[in-house]
Amino acid sequence: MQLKKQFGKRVQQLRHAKKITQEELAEQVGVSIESISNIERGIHGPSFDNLEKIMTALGVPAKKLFEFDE
Amino acid sequence: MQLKKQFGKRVQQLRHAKKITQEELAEQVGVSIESISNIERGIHGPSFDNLEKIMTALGVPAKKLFEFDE
DNA sequence: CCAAATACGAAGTCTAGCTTCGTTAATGAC
DNA sequence: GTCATTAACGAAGCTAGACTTCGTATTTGG
Repeated sequence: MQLKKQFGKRVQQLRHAKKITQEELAEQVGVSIESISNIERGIHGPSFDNLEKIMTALGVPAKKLFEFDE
Repeated sequence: MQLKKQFGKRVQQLRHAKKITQEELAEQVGVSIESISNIERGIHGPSFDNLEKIMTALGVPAKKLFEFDE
């Protein structure tokens, strides 16, 4: 509930840091751009398999995706 | 692929540290004992909603669940 | 040895992650 | 102030995989 939103914001932060678009991230992860949009807005979280691909695409270990600065 | 196994082992570590059984964890998360068993063995990962409940049940922040040693 | 805890298979259910289509609204470059 | 790119958002349907139940090993610790 809370977690999906925090996670989404974190993905967006790291994506901006990497200076890539949602579309580019979507391609690398292998999902649609809408799915990335939904993840970043906290509509839904990624599957575990896609979580792993997001890590790889953003070039960060899993724990970095769950480090929220409040 | 890799992530689910690492995550499963981490859950087991933290569950042992809390000295609770799979059954007790299952109750608190609201899933069956087999589901916890499958998660710990890396058969499948939890949904994002259940990930949040696992955090709560184990009393750790999300990032702790993704801190794998070595 | 015994009991509790966990692993494991198979087979089926169901949720939520994901898709496509379509529209609107920011953002920013020129 | 227009144009193109990026991203937000809805709705409606599909589908993978998360989850269940049943049943039987196997492991662990007392």
